[in-house]
Amino acid sequence: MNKTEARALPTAPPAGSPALPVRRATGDVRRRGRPHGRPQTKARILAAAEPLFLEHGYRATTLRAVAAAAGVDSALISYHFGSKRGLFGEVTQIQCARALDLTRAFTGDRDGLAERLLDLVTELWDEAEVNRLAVENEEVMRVFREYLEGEVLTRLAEYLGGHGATRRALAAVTLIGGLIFTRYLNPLPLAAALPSEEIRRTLAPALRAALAPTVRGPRTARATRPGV
Amino acid sequence: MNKTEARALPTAPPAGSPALPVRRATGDVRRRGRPHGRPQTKARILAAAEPLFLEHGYRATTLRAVAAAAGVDSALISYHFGSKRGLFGEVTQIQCARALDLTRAFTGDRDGLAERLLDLVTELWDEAEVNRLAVENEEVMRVFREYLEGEVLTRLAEYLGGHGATRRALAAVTLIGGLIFTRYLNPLPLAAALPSEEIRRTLAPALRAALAPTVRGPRTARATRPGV
DNA sequence: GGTTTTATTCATCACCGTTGAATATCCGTG
DNA sequence: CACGGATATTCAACGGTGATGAATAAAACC
Repeated sequence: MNKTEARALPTAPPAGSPALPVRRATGDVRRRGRPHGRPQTKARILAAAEPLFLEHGYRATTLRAVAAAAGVDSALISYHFGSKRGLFGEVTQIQCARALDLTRAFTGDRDGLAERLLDLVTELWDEAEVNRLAVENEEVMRVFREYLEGEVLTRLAEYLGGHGATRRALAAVTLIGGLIFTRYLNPLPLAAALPSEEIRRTLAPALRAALAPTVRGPRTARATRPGV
Repeated sequence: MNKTEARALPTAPPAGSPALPVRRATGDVRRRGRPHGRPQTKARILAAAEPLFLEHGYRATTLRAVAAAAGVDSALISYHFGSKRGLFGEVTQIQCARALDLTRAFTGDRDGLAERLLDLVTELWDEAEVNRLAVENEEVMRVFREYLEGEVLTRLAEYLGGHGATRRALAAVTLIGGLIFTRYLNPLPLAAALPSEEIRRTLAPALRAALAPTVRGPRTARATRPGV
């Protein structure tokens, strides 16, 4: 696909003196061995990797391209992060921490919970950049899974309480997961184009119903008791 | 990871006479050039590729392994399918056609639609095998996206009709997409463990609310007019 | 029967992620 | 201060990947 764009390593002139040190564009000569001072290489690699992963995705981002962007040898990535997965893991851990905190929605009255949840999710994910790189990598999927189950579902069930709290939380997580999936991870044009107020209007009834206490008896009326 | 399992190509003895034809385990000698009869090679490749993709996923399935399983040269895959993507595309097209037909849910009365949809989705996906290979490949994600938007959403909006039909269909698609996502594509343990009757019980209220006509005026009653 | 088209094998390509060896600096201990 | 690991870096290579072009043989066509 876009191979030509990400290609930046001419693999060095094969002939000539073999052990001649590479002269970078900046003019400094990279020698073997530990360099002087504290070059903060690990951070530089992370900073170089992040936009590349976001732009081209996991697969199409090569370690050699990251190394070139960071101005270091590609072997340093394996040295510092163990593997390409390891590097990606650290990058996405940064990314995810930014966008996965729903605590704000859990403070407030029970009645506005549905709207608060929807608004917060759209707000956080609209400006998060996890979107691109998420679907293709199973590490991200694992993080997201544990987030949905461990963070959202559990805390929601606690917040709700009462009869069938876990079931109601699961219904809500299904809807919220569906929102994130169809709007960010694998965006349907129609869902991605809607402004967040429209999202709230569209999904609030369903989310309210998901959160509402389930009827116990065989055929009770549809009254929603606010307490439990 | 499981490299040792899928490795089956000793890359041939490098020495010896160079153009000596390879002798297969079956005893037949593969010569160059077009073979006799109609070996149905394309179908054999597809049949060999399907279980490998399902077992090991897209990434870990190598063209050489598929070729070895099919008993042909690996270059034949590029010849017949263009690329690895092309092969994967044909395999998943078969897979998807099996599990993505919701017509059955759209025949019947409007009242039981929610339950019919939920039951059909769980029934189809429980026995479908798209699960494994789905998340990691963007081709599958594209198919799934077009399916959700083009097939489910459009037909649902037609079926519903009336005011805000598209909006209600979008809410339903969000929930159904969330179900497929959290139960099959990236299964949460809790959602995947539930039997389908529980799924119906859990999600039916939310899906009903999503499908229900939205109120027009500032504070109309919650009466559901069946026609429009 | 001769020509073109199609199907196959083989050798090879560029590139990928990873690893081992060589090397140079840092840092703690004497 | 001397010195000896520990650490950080470059370089060269390895095995494996998907793809491609040349050689070749059967089929299909006229």
